Amino acid sequence: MLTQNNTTVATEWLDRLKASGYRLTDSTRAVVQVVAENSFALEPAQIFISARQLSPHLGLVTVYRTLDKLEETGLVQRVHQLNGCHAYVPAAPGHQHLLVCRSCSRVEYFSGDDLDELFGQVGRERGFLIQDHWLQLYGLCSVCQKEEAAG
Amino acid sequence: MLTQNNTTVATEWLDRLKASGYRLTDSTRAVVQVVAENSFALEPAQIFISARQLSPHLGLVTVYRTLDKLEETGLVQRVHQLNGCHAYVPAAPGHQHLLVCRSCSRVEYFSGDDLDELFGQVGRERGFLIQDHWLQLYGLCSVCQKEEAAG
DNA sequence: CTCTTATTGAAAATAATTATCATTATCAGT
DNA sequence: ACTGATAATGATAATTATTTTCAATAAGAG
Repeated sequence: MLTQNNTTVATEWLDRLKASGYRLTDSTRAVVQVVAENSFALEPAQIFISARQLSPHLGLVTVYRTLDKLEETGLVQRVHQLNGCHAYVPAAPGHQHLLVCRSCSRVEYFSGDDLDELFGQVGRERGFLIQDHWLQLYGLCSVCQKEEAAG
Repeated sequence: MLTQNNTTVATEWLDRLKASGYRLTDSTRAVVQVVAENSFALEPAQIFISARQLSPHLGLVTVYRTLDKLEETGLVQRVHQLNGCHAYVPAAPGHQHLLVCRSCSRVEYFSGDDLDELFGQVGRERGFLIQDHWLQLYGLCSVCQKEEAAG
């Protein structure tokens, strides 16, 4: 019953989950539907509220479990914010970084390919072997800038 | 009784706290002593264990409260790690970024002054007003690289 | 030395996440 | 389609992390 509403991204995610050996259920489909088609950083409780409208018997526990699977499969990633680090967004394709709106938590992606070399250099200077990096920009998206100027 | 052991950094922190209107107590001094003189990312529970050796009646609640004050005053900052974002290190002077060892959680600092312009550019392209950014590099420090090669 | 009031620690309350477990439902192999 | 092994589910309980409450203490200005 969720099937007809599935858009391309959500069905892709479901295929990926299935390919990873997970079974697909209505609960899974509801959570995927909510997170995959979304450009805001969402916390488990928010996802729960939205997804339960698509699958009324859904439990919060299943949201946590599904997020684990999605993270495991590389389909979502955590967003680190000032008020905590428990929100999720669709994982950036390739190695991209996040732009997060402080007001509405909208997320956009950008690539910083040219940064890798710089970071490696920084590591070498300090005897560190750099394995990964983590970069986020915070600010106001265009929508919230207008709101702020108006209100 | 903690006074004789205080090194320069810790006393500086205490002065800063006092200047901000906070009263200084043995509990405060113990927490400051532990965190200020340290180059590893420490969680509240770890700080509690160490600091209680300096001030035996110290309660865990006071560690949380002191960390809040220290963060408020800009003396410590949070470290975001894969397993959570509840560890603290001395705040980087100026606007610096962190290099975190994944094995021992040792932290070093580096400045990326030249990055600000790049980030502003990224924001402009997407209509974002960039207000802040957050960058951490993860890897292995020199000590842990050797250990790994040996073990 | 005194007084005001910030700070403390113990205990309780809250919030967030994880484990337990009997039941249900997916889907591979007929 | 049918069946069986077993992954997934949701309710409940347990655990962990953090915050609140509150009476007692102690810092530090005057």
